[in-house]
Amino acid sequence: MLQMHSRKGSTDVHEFEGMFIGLPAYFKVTSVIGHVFSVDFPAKYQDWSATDPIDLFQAPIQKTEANPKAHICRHLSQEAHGCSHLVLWLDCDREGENICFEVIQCTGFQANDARRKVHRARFSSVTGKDILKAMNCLVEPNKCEAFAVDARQEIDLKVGVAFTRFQTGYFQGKYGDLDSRVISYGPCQTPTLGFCVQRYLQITTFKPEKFWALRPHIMVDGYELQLEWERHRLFDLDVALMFQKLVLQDRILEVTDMSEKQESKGRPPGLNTVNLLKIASSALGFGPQMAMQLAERLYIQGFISYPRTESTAYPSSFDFKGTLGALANNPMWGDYVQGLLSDGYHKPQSGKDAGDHPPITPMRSANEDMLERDAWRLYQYVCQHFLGTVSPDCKYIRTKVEFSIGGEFFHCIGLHVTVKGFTSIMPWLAVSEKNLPQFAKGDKIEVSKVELFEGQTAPPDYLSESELISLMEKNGIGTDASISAHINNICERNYVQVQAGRKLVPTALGITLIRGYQCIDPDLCLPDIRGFIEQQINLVAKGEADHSCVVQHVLEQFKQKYSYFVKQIDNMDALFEAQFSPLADSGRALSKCGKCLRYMKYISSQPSRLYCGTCEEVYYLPQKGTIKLYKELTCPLDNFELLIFAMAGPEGKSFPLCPFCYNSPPFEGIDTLFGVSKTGSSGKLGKGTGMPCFLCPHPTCRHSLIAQGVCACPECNGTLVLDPVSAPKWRLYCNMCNCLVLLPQGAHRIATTRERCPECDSTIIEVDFNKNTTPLEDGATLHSGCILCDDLLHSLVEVKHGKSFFKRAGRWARARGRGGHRGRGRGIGKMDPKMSFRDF
DNA sequence: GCAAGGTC
Repeated sequence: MLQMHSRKGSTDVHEFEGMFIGLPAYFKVTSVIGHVFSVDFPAKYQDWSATDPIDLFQAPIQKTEANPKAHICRHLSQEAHGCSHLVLWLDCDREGENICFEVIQCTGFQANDARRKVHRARFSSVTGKDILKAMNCLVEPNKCEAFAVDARQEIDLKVGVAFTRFQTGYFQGKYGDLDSRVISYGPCQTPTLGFCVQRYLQITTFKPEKFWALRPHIMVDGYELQLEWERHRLFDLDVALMFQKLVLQDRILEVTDMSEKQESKGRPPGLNTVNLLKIASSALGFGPQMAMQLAERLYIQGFISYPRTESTAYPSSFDFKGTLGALANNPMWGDYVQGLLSDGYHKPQSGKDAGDHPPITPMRSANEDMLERDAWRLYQYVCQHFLGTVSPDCKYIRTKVEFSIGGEFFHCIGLHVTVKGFTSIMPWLAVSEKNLPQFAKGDKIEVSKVELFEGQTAPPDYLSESELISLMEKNGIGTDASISAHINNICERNYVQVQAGRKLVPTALGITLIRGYQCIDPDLCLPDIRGFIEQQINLVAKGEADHSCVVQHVLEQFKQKYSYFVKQIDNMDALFEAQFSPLADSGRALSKCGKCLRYMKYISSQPSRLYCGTCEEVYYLPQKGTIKLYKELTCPLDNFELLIFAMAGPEGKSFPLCPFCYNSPPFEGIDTLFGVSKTGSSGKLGKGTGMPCFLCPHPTCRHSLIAQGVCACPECNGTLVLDPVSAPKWRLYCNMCNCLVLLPQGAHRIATTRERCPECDSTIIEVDFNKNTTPLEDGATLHSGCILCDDLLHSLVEVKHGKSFFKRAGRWARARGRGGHRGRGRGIGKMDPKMSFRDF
């Protein structure tokens, strides 16, 4: 029904009977989980090193299921089977409209099919009244709005990924202490960072100035009162001194005017997500990510309404009485609520109606013991805010008394609250009472002291998270649902750090990036960049421009910006050079390079990698773990010294790897054919599953694994590894003596066992044949045999017929029969280019 | 490994 998730975390189906367009009907109701599809590049463009980022601007894109494990598409297709009408109840915003068409696609409904009709329900809150109203005014889904989202997705993807890949490659390949795995760029995250850096630059370039202010003091009714100067402050000491002198010479103040004004402070409008996040950050100390998590949980538990909304206006159908009634017995606010119910609550201030969801309100009463501490604090705020919105405004009287002395004018202000209104439930917003003594026009009072206050202008503080959220909202950066994600993003990429008081302090990396954009193309980090994209796709949404024309037009502009950026990167690099250390000066010597045989340096800062200063090559390593030299062994494929990687955590698994193979896997496209794992049942080398024994040929796994002595060469006891030369003809190869061992072709899985061959004491391996790939007789599935003793294939085939090696009563026995045992090392030969191998 | 947008 909605793009919201049901409580159980599954897309349940509810079924019932009722009336639809005047006829009895059988209804089925189900849901999706946000977008069904997400957009990405085809596999061909996924390899960073093989794709020039500029090609991404013209690359095709494809939609794949956003959450393949949830099988939403299949679910929708199955449930839609046999249905004659499809009613779409997704959020009434642009993204919701786009999801409508994703659902249409999955269900197989056609837009213009008279027999299977598609309807769109427009509603902004889930109340019986609104739902019935929407059901009676069904419309068609808006293709233009959905196309606008398609356009945004394509532009965001291409621009973001192209810049990110280029920057990452360029700077990570040069500096050793950037401390971020990815140097990302995005039309939302980069302007967000831009705001933080802009404030930082204001602070660092700030020049403090001295100023002076006259502050006369008077004694009235035994109290000392300090008066404010009409000139506020002056930046010239001599002039300030002159005024001080004039005032001191006069010594007598005269009350020139008194005024009283009734003023009021309005109750707040309804609470939307952005305001909730701001309060959570500034008053409760929760970051946006955490605030959203807490709010989501409160929503799932039924304590508050849907927490992702832009609207601050309540729908006209909102049931205030019911909501107040739900809180009437609350131990914290029960009395206040009952007061509102009996004295009459106020209609809330009119706010912004974005047409999405009602403001965030309490749905159910809770007390402190029912919730965790942080959840309670957030819930408490939601309740207080809601009660504030239906409370009277705060009213107060503001008194201003004006004085003159020596030709200069001064004043003081008094405040007296007459109606506390909503501030009694939101006390932190209260107007503070300030009493003044009685004055009368024409009163003459002697000054007790005329202070010349010396102050200094101060820079603003770092941008607070709450200020940043305001700036993002004002500039249309992100949505209610994504603002927290963008802030989190720039923290995770190590561009900013959250410091005390939730202030965002940019790091050297964040500052250098923004300064770099500023000197090449300031547009890249200005908030207008998002505005530009929004403005362009608005044309699509309104049906004023063609979707693909707009996409092409915008991408063409960004492509030009990209080319210019690449051309000018030296200017940005000059800033990096001044701030960061080149790879050659980073890290400590760890292992030897297989090309130049000199030590490479291990750079531990993110992303951890090895750098060979002689070859000027970078070899990335697996992240988030520790890396050590592995027994001083070298990889037989490329002579690089092997390393052992241990994943983080006390029980972190470890595996050996070759830094060269890890970066350029020696095999390609054979993952479905051949994977090695001691315990894994899938036959593929799962990350962290089982104990791998041979080089992993999986091109995406990239774990170059080497035999751990379990397959020893019978000639010299060296380690056997998969031979790369002969791929796809699988052979084992000994790096010590160049022995070759033939392996059966078409194996689906090869794994070592704990068994030893009774003939030669070598490790027995198990070979798993997939029926579809095996060249052997039909029905051959799993066989075991010694790879060293005899012709392996014979063993394998004949195991099936019980003729060769076979397992009997748990031990291996030598087979009798055709061929028999042909001596140790048959099937092993010296590495010889002319050597012909048996064709399995 | 990359964007931003849904949502858990």
